Amino acid sequence: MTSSKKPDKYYAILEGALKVFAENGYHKSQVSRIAKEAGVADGTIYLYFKKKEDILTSLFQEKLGELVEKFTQGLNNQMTAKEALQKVCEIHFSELEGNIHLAYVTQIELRQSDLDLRKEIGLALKRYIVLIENILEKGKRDGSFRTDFDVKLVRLLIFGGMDEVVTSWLISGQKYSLTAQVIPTIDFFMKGIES
Amino acid sequence: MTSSKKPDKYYAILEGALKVFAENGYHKSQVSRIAKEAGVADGTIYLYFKKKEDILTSLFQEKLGELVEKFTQGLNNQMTAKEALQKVCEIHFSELEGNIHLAYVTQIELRQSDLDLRKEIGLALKRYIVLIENILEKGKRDGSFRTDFDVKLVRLLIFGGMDEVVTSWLISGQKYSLTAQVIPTIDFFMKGIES
Amino acid sequence: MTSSKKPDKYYAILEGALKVFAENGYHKSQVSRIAKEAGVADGTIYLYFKKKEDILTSLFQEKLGELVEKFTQGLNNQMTAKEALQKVCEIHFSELEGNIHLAYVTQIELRQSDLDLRKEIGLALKRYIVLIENILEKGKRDGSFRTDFDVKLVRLLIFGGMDEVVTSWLISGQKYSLTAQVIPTIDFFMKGIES
Amino acid sequence: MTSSKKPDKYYAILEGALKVFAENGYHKSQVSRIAKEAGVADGTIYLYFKKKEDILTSLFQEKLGELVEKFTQGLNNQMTAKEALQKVCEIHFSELEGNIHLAYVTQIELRQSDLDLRKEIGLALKRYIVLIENILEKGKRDGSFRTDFDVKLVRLLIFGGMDEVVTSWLISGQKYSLTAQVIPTIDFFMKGIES
DNA sequence: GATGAATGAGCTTTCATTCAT
DNA sequence: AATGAATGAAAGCTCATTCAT
Repeated sequence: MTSSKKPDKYYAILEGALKVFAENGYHKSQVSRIAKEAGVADGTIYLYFKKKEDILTSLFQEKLGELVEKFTQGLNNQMTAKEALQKVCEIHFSELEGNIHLAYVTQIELRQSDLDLRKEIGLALKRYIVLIENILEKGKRDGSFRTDFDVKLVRLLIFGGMDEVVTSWLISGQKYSLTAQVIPTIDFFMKGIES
Repeated sequence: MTSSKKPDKYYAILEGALKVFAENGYHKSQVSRIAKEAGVADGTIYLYFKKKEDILTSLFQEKLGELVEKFTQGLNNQMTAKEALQKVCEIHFSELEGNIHLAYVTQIELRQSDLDLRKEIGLALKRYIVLIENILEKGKRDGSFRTDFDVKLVRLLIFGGMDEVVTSWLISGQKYSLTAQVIPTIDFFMKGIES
Repeated sequence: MTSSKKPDKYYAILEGALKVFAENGYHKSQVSRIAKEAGVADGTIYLYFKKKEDILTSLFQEKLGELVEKFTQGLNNQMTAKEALQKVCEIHFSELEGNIHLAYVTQIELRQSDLDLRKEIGLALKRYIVLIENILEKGKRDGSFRTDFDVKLVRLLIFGGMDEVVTSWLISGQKYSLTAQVIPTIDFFMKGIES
Repeated sequence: MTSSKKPDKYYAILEGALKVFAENGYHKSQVSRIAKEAGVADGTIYLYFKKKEDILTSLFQEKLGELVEKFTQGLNNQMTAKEALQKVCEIHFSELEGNIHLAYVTQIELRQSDLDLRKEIGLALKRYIVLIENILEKGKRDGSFRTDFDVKLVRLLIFGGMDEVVTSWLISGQKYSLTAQVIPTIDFFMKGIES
């Protein structure tokens, strides 16, 4: 049972792009390099993607889709809001730690885009953001979270914090365990730093 | 008594670049456009900068230097750690809110760089990061902050959170006040979300 | 049955380059001029040649190859050494007299190159030089030539002499017949000037 | 008693150019490099030379003038024609062997010029060529040389032969003694190769 | 659908030359 | 006369995209 509606070459190109982008960065990656990596002709790329930039955005949307699916699978209603938040952070960190190419692309290459692309990315991230919002609101409702914070602001602070931790780990050369940061990160989100 | 050692044209080019980068993004900005904006000949750029990328990094370092100076001026030892942290957030948000070109360049264009450049940027950011670290450590010492959190992790979470808030505000089209987010942001950093 | 392994465009570009180089000189010939002359796009040049200089060296090697083939066809073992030498001079002079573009490129443009390129050219000339050496050695063996001269020196003196005669004829504006110089030239090589 | 009518800087620039041209070749030598080598400002060059090419031709003419003077000094009427020819070859080889920078410029860089410049060089070489012609004619008159050769052709063959020997020695990396070639060279010119 | 040769617009960078001081 | 900062034209080369096969 396969759920993929797109032809194999579509995914082959995306996987090639993932590798090439991760190695060279978006702007330094030639379409012909991606084609070679994917085992197709240069022209074939343009049967599946309108322009080079489309490869980048499609890559992101596919990968994000996979991630969101993993988040959805990883969460369930029995969990407390805190547990859910921790699960989200766990998946976020471990998925990127386990797929270094993907980490490069999401943390570095995907930022190499102009404002329009950034907006599109923001749109694609929406589902993930909403997921965090839902957790925050659930926590508010069941009394495990404070009720006097702005959900939209805090979801940015939480996402931004995690994002920075991943980027910093990546740039440092992955010298330490990223997943080991899950517990202290959630601890900060829950209690802050005030004594 | 002027502290600027560099010739006027150096700064003219940087200002031109700031505007052009903000409008078009780094990769879509031609050197000749920057030259025209700065009121110099194309070749003149190369008397002051080795290559195009150098304009971007120099721009960043100059602007960051100005910011750090503003942080330094804005802080004093009478402040509590919390007040200092709030001041940092205030300056961070208000400076970028007050200089939309700079905001574009720092939040969008500067990310358009490969890993090596990102490392260089990380290095330049060090002074700002250290400033946040110092505040955290001061808070730990004087008892106003908890002592059981990792300074290096929390500084990333704080910086990343603020950074994401700025980027989100920018991408949204600056539809709301960025400085209005200072108090709730600091509130989150201090108390977290746990009830 | 065609012996040419290279695509037509390869030769079209070389012929275009031959014309453009002869008219303007190597350094004053733009790649785009050559492309137009060859009836291809600028970029096509770079599918067949790595860089501009490669066009010059390839041109030289192709043309020299043709020349050497003509030398080989023109010579046979029945000839005396003197007849062979005369034949070489005849072909050398007549080929260049009959192809003024080629003459310009070999005598003028090809010298417009730095030491490294000159070495490469020297290497390519090797086959021609060897051919002269073989004639000299044959003459020594069969007794028609003296045996007390240095083959390697004399081949330089002979080649240099012919080369200078061609260049001089070219610079003078081809006001006289180059092939008419064959007999007196060979006469000098054979007998010298001593009475 | 100084015979130089030109200011010191004129010669300083020429000496700088000699060094820089020899090291990098004409086309790869920047005017600013020559200025620095000569210890003058870039603009100063243009007080003494109209354009870059003028430096090359002036250099050649000055140096050739010195050479011709040396030839004139080295020759005297007591010499036989053969002795004179040998002296010319001796000076030609030894001067270039003793001044490697000059050798590079005359044998390699000076050839890097278009047809117009080549004509000008030919004109400047005239005095040297005439000198060889005079020797040939003297030999014809006094009976030491044959009378049935064309002076204009033979002077080319002699000059071209010597020139090629020098270039070959230079390109080979000066691995052997150039002056050691004087005797066998003259021997070839006098007797040819016929047994 | 697939190919890959061909295209040609586009841009950074160099450097000979100028000219205000 | 001397300077050297400034100029800006010029061109080699790349590479995303097309299209005939």
